Amino acid sequence: MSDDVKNNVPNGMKKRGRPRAFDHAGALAAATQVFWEKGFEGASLDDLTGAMGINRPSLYSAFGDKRRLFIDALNYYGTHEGAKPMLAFDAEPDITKAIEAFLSAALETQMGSGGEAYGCLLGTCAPTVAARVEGVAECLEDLGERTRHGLVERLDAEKAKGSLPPGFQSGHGADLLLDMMQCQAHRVRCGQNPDRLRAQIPMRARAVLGCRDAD
Amino acid sequence: MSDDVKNNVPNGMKKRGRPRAFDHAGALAAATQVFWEKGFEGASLDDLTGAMGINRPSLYSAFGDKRRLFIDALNYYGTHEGAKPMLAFDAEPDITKAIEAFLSAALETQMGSGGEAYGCLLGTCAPTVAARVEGVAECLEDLGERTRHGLVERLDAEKAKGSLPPGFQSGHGADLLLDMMQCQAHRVRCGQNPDRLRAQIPMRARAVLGCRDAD
DNA sequence: ATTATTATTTACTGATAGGTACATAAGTAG
DNA sequence: CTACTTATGTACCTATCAGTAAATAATAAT
Repeated sequence: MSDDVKNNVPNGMKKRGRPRAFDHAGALAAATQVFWEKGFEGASLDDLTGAMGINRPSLYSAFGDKRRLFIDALNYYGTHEGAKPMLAFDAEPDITKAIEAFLSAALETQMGSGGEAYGCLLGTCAPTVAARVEGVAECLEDLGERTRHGLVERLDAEKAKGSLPPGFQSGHGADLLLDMMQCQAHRVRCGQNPDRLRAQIPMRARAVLGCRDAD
Repeated sequence: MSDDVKNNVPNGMKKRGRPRAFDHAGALAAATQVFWEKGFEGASLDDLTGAMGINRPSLYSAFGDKRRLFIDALNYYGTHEGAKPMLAFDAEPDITKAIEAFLSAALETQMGSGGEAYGCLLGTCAPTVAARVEGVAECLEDLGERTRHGLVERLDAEKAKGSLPPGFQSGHGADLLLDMMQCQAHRVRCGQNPDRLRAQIPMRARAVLGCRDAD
């Protein structure tokens, strides 16, 4: 048996064959960016391979095909950029501020790191093809439900704590908050000035907190 | 120069040349439906001409090209299906019921006439290409602003009438209502059960009515 | 060193995309 | 009638689409 020391894998099974020359996660991040900007049909294989820095056969062997790469990109987005609002929400102990932080973080993400203003991959690009590209609707449902669950849990806990009224409807509040995030993305992608959105966040947070039983 | 007799027809103006063999508005309606279902890039010329019942040269001579046809379709949608929520809003004298009627009419439209559930052409398909297809962003801005203006006017009138509190912020309320319509479209297109959306309408109407100054 | 396995590169495939040339048909104008 | 104008149908254009075959390169196993 040959010396495994040079591969830093003493006993384990080192992969056979030629090693991959590109970073899988990095390539996926680049593809996600392209889909975010151009949508599923608008992103060509040349756009994708160009941004990912790989050739077509590498893309196909690593990701399957365009459809599966798109699904991977949705999940990648959902666990990176798309997860930031939830992180901001969890980090804020005051529920009102948490909701505002959720919307603020969403807006920052939607504006991109350099003013690109692509909105939300999950909110705009994916739904356009949800009914025609297999797996997209399920993926959206899954990612949305996950965030919703986190919101509902927190809202219920606040209710138990007494910082929200007993008649507060956590499910409706969570839905409304998710919708408000989605709407920001829509407006941002349509070119609306983010300052206007930013200014409305406190009022919208109050609208979410007003989700209680009718009297 | 020849006299006006050339273009002056005794009994009504008749166009010269072979008359058009298809209905312009009907063809545009068919194209709108295709774009609504498939988006801009997802709708091929074959899809479009097939649904419109015409050949390519007829499409190009009547509508210019795919891009201009898409813009025409956005405006057509905005003044037909897309105008229904506003009509329902205007027809209802009670402001609370008007807001609920607005959202209900939007939901019906988004569900299509036969359960297609394409959401909203303006809310989902158009924004995907807003930054890349010339004229789309302007068209969206224009159509949105028109609806918003109608909402704000009514809300201001209600405020003057006393059926809304003096601190009510009509602009924010209108924005929130438009956003809620857009969110319904998003959820519908993603395959969500419309009954759940229908059930939330009263609560959301109350959220809109709660857009007043903070205390 | 030889073999097996996997990744990369180049070049290519058939299909389809959006758009158009051209001949013909159908009307008006004189 | 002939001339002119506009629309239609067929057939075609070039560019690009998503996807792949085949040769080569780089690693591990023997």
